[in-house]
Amino acid sequence: MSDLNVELPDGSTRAVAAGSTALDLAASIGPRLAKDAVAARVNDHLSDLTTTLRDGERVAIVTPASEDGRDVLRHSTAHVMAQAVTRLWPGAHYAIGPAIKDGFYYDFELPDGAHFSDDDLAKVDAEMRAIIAEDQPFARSEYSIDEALSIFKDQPFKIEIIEAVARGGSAADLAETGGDSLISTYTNSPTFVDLCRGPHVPRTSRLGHFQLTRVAGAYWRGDEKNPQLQRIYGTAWESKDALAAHLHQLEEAEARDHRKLGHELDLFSFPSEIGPGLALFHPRGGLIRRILEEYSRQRHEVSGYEFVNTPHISKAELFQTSGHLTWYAESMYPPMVLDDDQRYYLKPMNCPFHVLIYKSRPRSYRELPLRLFEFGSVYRYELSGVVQGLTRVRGMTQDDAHIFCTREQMAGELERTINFVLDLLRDFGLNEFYLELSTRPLAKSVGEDAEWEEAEATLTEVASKVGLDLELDVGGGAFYGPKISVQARDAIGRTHQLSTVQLDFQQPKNFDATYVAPDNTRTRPIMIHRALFGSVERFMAILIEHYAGNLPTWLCPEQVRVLGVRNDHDDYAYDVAALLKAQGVRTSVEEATEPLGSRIRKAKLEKIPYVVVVGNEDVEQGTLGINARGSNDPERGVTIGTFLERLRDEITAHASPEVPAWR
RNA sequence: GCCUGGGUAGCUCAGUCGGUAGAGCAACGCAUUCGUAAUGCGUAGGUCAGGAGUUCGAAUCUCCUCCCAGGCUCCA
Repeated sequence: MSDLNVELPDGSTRAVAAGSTALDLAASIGPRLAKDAVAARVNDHLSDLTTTLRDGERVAIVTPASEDGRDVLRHSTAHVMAQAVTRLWPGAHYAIGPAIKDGFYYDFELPDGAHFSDDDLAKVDAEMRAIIAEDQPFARSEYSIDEALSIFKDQPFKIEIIEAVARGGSAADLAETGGDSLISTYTNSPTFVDLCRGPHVPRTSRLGHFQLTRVAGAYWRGDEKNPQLQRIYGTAWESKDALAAHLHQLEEAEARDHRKLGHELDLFSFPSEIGPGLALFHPRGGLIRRILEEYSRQRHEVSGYEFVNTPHISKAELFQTSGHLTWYAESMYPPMVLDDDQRYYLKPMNCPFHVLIYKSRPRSYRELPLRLFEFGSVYRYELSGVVQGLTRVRGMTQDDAHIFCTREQMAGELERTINFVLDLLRDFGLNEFYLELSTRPLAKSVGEDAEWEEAEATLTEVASKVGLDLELDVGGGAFYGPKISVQARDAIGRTHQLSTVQLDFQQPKNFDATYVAPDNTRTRPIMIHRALFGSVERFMAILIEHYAGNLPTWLCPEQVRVLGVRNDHDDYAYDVAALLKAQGVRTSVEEATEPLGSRIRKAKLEKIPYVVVVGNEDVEQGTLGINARGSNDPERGVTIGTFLERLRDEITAHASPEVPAWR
C-alpha cells in the first residue's frame, strides 16, 4: 500500500497510508488527539473527520477548544436542537441554524402558527439531551438537486434554499448546502436529516455543554417583508468550565448594565409618562454629565473650535434643503403643523443649522478651517422596539461639530480630528481602539461616484496614518458621505462604536455654501461632521458599564463621604468636609444616627471612591481613617494634607482609587 | 413596527381555585452613640400600569392601550 504525505500546521510532513481519513491521521499522531478531534481543516477548508486525505494536502486536526472547534460544536448542537423540535412538534418546518458568536440559533415554523414560549426551552433542552444520549451519528451524504428536492419535500424553507442553489444561489445559500451542484446533507437518525455544508462532530455524544438562552421572532432571510419565524438561541462550549465561564461573563455584563446601575446610583430614570427613549437626569447623573461636557468644552476650546447654539425646531424648508426629509423623514418626529400650514420639525441633527451659521455672511479662505461646536439636542423617532436605556434613545445630546475647510485642508483636518478623538477618549480611560470605514450605501445616497471615491480614499489614507487597525463596513455610510468611526473596547471586551467622523461634499452643495478663494473665485468648502462621544447619553452609558459604576474619581458625583464614629465626632467630620470642599472635592457628611458599619455599607454601595471615618484618635491628632473603594483595608492616621495631595493627584490623572482590573 | 415574556408599596419580590393586598429593604418617628459592608422597636406607605368587559364578586379570566426586557428589522 502506498503512503501519502500531508503537511501539518507546524510545517512538518507526515506519511499516512493511502485512503486514510482525517481521523486516521489524528489517531496516528496520538490517541488523545483522535478522541478530542471534532473536524479537520484541509487546505483551509473545514471538513469532517471522515474526509479522505489526498497527497500533499495541508491538514490541521480541529479540537473543540478552538474557534473552528467551537463553531463545529455549535453548529452540530443547532442540528440536535432542530431534531428535538421536530420530535416535540411533529410537522414543524426548520429553516436555518448557524453557529454564531458564543452559540447558535435555529429558526422554525411551528404547525398551526404555534409559538415557542419560555417554558418550551426546558422541554427542548430535555429532548436535546436525550438525542445526545442516543449517540446518533452525523452521516454526510451528497445528492443531486432533484434527489434533494424529494428528500425535503415537506420542508418548504429547505426547498427554497435548494431551488435558490439550483438557480446559482447566493453566497449564503451555497454555504448552507456545500456550494456546488451537489447538495450535501447530514443524517442523524431515520427521522431527521438536514441540509448542510458541514462539517459536524462525528456523533451527538460529543455535544452537551450547551444552554438554551432565549426564544425570539426573526424574519425569514432577515427581511421584514417575509414571514416571521420562531428562533431559539443557545450557547455551546467545549467543556463544562467554558460554558460556566461564559454564563459568568453574561452575569458580569448584567451586573454592569447601565440601566440597573443608573437606577441604583440614582443617576437617571425613564418615567413612562414621558415616553420611550426619553431620559431624566437626576442630580447625580446630571453632575456626571456636566463634568463630561465641561471637560469636552475645555478640550474643544484649546483645539480651535468655536461654540454655537441652535434651536430645537425648524421649518420643513431647512430639512428639505439638507435632504433629510427626502431620505429620513420616517425617522423624524412628525411635524407640528401651524395655522398657516407651516410645518415645523424637531431637529434630528444639527448640521443644517451649522451650515446656515457658516452662510450667514460671505466667508474668506482666510477663515478656514472653521470649526463650529455645539452640544446639540436632537430627536429621532426610533422604532419603539429598538430604544434601549441610554444607548438608543429618542432624545439625545450630541457633542456635534462641523468643520468647514478647503479641499487641500481636508486630509490634515481629518487626521487632526481623529487624533483629537483618540486623545479625548483616552482621558476617559478607554484605551483599546480600532477604526471602521463605512462606505457608500448604494440604495440610499447622493453625489457623484468620483466624489465618493475621493472621500473614501482620503479617509483610508488618514486612517492608515493614525496606525490603528481599519475594518471595512461596506455600505454603512451616511447618505451624504462616508465615515470613519472609532470603535472602543470596554473592560469586559465588548466593542462600542463611539466617535464618528464623516466627510460631506453634499450639504455645502445643497445649501450653496461657498468661500472666496485667494484667486477671488467662489469655491465650495468641504464639510466634516464629527461627534466624539456620539451622544452624551450613550457615552455615559458606556462609561458606566466600562467601570461597572466605579467611575474614576474626577467623574464621581460624590468623591468623599465623611463619617464620624459617634455623634460627638460629627463636628470634626464637618470640619474635614469643609476643608475638602474648599479644595473643590465633592464631599458630604453622614451624621452618626446609624451604626458606623451601616453607614459604611451604604457609602460603599454608592461606589463613593473614599469613605473617611473619624473618631477620637483622629479628633485628637487631626488625622483621618481612609477607606479607598475596592480595598478592604482601612488606612488609619492619615493626615488631611496627605489625603488631599493624593486626591488631587488622582483627580488630575483621571485615575481611580482601585487598581483597574482590566490592565 | 414585528415575535416572545413581563408590569403588585420608592426598591426586590410573594400572592393557591376568582372571595376584603403581603414580606424584606428603603422612608419616617422614638430609643441606641457604637472604629470599618445591615442596632432595636414602632409608624406610614397600594386606583395591583391604564381603560373596558365577564361575574354576586377580578391583582387573578377576556379585549384594547401604555410602558419595560430579550430578539428581528432599523440606526442620518
